[in-house]
Amino acid sequence: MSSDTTTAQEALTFADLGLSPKVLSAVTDAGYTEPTPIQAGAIPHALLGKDVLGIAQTGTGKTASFVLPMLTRLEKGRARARMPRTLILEPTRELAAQVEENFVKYGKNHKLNIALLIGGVSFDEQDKKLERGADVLIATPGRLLDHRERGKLLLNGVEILVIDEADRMLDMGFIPDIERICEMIPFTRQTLFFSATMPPEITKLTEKFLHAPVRVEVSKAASAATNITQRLVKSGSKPWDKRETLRNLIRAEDAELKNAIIFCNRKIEVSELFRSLLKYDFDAGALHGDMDQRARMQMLANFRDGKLRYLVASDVAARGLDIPDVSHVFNYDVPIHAEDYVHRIGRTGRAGRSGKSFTIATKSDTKYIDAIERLIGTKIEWHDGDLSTVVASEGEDEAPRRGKGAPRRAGRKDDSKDRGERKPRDRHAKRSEEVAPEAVRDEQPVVAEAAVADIGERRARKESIRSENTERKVSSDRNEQRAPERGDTRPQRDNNRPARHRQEDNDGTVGFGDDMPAFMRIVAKV
DNA sequence: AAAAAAG
Repeated sequence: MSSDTTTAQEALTFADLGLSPKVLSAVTDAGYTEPTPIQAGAIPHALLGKDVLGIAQTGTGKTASFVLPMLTRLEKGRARARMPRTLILEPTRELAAQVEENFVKYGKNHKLNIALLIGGVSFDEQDKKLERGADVLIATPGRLLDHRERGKLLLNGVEILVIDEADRMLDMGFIPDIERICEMIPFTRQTLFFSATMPPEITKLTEKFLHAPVRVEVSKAASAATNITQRLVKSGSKPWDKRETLRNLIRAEDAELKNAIIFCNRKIEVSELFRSLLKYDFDAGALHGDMDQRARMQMLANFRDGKLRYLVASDVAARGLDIPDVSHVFNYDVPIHAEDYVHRIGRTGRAGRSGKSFTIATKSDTKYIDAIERLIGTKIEWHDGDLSTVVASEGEDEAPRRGKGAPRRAGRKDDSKDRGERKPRDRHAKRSEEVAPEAVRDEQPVVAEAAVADIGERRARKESIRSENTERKVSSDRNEQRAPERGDTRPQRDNNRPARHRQEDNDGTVGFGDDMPAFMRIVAKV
């Protein structure tokens, strides 16, 4: 008992917080006895009806810190049609769905009507639930406003308002929507406000919409046990180089790797990398915001349940999603904004476990790496030599490095306008090693049957895939135009929706300012 | 150089 920093406070149990018996029994059934710091700090105040400003990372038990007191307070009274009693705003659909799951789990002894209003699914069922009278309304801002404009929703009966992940809402340009929504709700309400960081815009928002809030800040305590080993991994800059680097990395980590999220910067890369990994027999799923909503949910569920070992994702998965026990995070791309790096690697090393993160870096990434290292205040160690030792491919043109004798294309200017055709470069890549996405899907079952034992066998199979692929080329090109299917990971929406108002950063604050999450201070010792 | 959220 030397460096043990445990204090008497931590002996606190849920029973000490003032929660109702119904809620307590559900918490006990879920296997919890001791509240996390944010729960211990926020729940008593929330139960007294006070406004709460919670500053906490995800993975700190933040969701239960508002769900549990809300359930207790909801035991008195009942909802009227189209007039929800409580409203929880979430930045993404997945987060909203996750909060709903928490209400179901901890509200199992209650008879509450819960309505989830998110985009990507039909209005009908949501309308019915509103009509029936919702005790708990969980929503993303767009769909909520949509319902309101259609006259299906009155917000003047809301007693408790929760704004979750406020800093992320800011990043996503939701703040004007949030302000609009706040103004629709009577000021007699109780407001519970959560944010991982407190940039100036968020502080302004709290000053405007919170009344004498109790401030609960827990980043330090909650992340004290966090331990993430971070490494940079050099790679050539071509897609096939990076994919190969990633595969080698994954194989090398195999023994320690329980499951991993692989982050890409772009949706199209998520889709392409996902198919490539499937082709190489990795047990992968994909997640990005333009996928069909059912596919999104399905992928996430499968990954959570351990049916998928790898999840290739855009930054939709970088924050907030509760995916316990991720052993590894791979950054297939260096994130352009340093804050995103912090959120991505924060998907591992949660709840006191150790985690590993690898960031694949190419020569053109150095300035982003510099920015990340500046933000986290540490140099990140190179996994296997830095970029000066990378096999040169920068000066080379697009000819595939291993595709022996692949003839150079005559007209290689890429004239294919984004959507219809794949780029010529991809066809080259396909010939050497990669495969057109459609063909990958087609042949996936064939590949899956074979046992994957050794590299030699892989090589052999790769050969057969390659030839199979050329045969299939004609038909897969024809398939290019086909309507998207369920489970299709290709981006499906056009990004030509009117751009929403974006909050501009104008005060010169970089990154987290003074509010750098504590877990960033615990980095791999170099 | 991106992603996310309304249809």
